[in-house]
Amino acid sequence: MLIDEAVAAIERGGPGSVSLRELARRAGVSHAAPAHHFGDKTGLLTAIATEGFGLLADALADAFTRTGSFLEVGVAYMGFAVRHRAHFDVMFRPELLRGDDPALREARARSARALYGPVETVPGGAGPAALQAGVAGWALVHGLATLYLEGNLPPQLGDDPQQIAREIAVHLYPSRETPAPPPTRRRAPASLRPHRD
Amino acid sequence: MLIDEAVAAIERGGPGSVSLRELARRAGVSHAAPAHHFGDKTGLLTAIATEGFGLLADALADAFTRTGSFLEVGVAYMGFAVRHRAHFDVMFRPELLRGDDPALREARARSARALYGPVETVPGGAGPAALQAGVAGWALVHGLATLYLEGNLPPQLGDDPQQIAREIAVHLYPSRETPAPPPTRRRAPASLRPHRD
DNA sequence: CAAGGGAACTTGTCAATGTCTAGATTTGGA
DNA sequence: TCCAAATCTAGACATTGACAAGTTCCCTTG
Repeated sequence: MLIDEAVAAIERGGPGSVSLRELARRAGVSHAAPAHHFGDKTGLLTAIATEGFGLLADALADAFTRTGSFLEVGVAYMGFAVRHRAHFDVMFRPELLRGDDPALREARARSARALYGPVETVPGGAGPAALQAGVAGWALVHGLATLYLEGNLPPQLGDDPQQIAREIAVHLYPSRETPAPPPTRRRAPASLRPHRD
Repeated sequence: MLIDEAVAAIERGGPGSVSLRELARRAGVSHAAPAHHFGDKTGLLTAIATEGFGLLADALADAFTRTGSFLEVGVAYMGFAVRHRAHFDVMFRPELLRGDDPALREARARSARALYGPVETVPGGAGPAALQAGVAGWALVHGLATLYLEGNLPPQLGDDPQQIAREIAVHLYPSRETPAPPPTRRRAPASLRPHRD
């Protein structure tokens, strides 16, 4: 599909490196065919972001139902960012997206529910303090993911992004959860390591 | 100066919206003059990022010598991101920069020292735990800044970015520091509120 | 079965941009 | 004064996003 080609291109060189004409060339269609489907380059990126928010919502919800752990939701956030780097690179860049697209809004809302939902399950998880706690967790893991993808984390942390997320995110509320201690620092599979820049 | 025009353009429409020819037009010079100075569009953005890392290092060091508070360094980080949004938008985008530029590397290192330095002043601030603590703080405030700039934070948090940073960042190590309680939630000056997207 | 309407796509075109090359002009120091 | 480097100009080229108009094909509807 066209979106998959675009995702692959973004994975290689970032959102700026995707060209509608290049995509058309690869797909063997005329230079204006992509624009016909998505209306616009912005439309194409919006479709990718929408897909990304859907995948993210799934990953977060799955992590919570599987482990019941707030911390593991954060770990899943990091896992998503690394596994779907192209989507992640586009999702939080408003100037590249059509922000009022209904599908995008809905996917984003779904992913926000999957993120904030777990916070509200803990006792007293409705007041402003709980909101702040949720934002703190989100900001921590979001920042960690972007810094990791850009290669800005100190190498002493190792190269397994999910383990990094576990070890760092536990500094929020250290009393509430204890990190699963890694039996031995294992090397992450190559598919989870950054390769760009 | 050319850089200032470029910064203004980025402030309006993001790094993608800056055009060497448009800058030349505004400066009243020929269309190829900017490229002559910076060699490249990448070179121009690299110069901006270098300037940004210098400003950031200054802001962080100043905050720490002024308050001695680790938390206030984070607040200063947020303040920098909002006040120098254009710089911030470029600094952490490796695909737009010439990563091996010596000036850039040095400015980045200086700003890293300003960020990690305060961590090492606390007792026992040398081991891997201190490194993790520093990364946690950085990730939290970095994620918070990017989310704020993109308009992704829930509006209930108010619209004073620095106060938001204080209230959220204190969730790290709540025992070690207590936030300066705001006498009354004041409205941030317009210059500190996001306006793009 | 025929008409028609719309979706998918093509072809052609335009303005804009980044980059390259070659030349001109200015400037500062030996 | 002279020369060389820095600064800038002018022109050209390939590429891109966007737009407009036309074409082909299929599915529905009368």
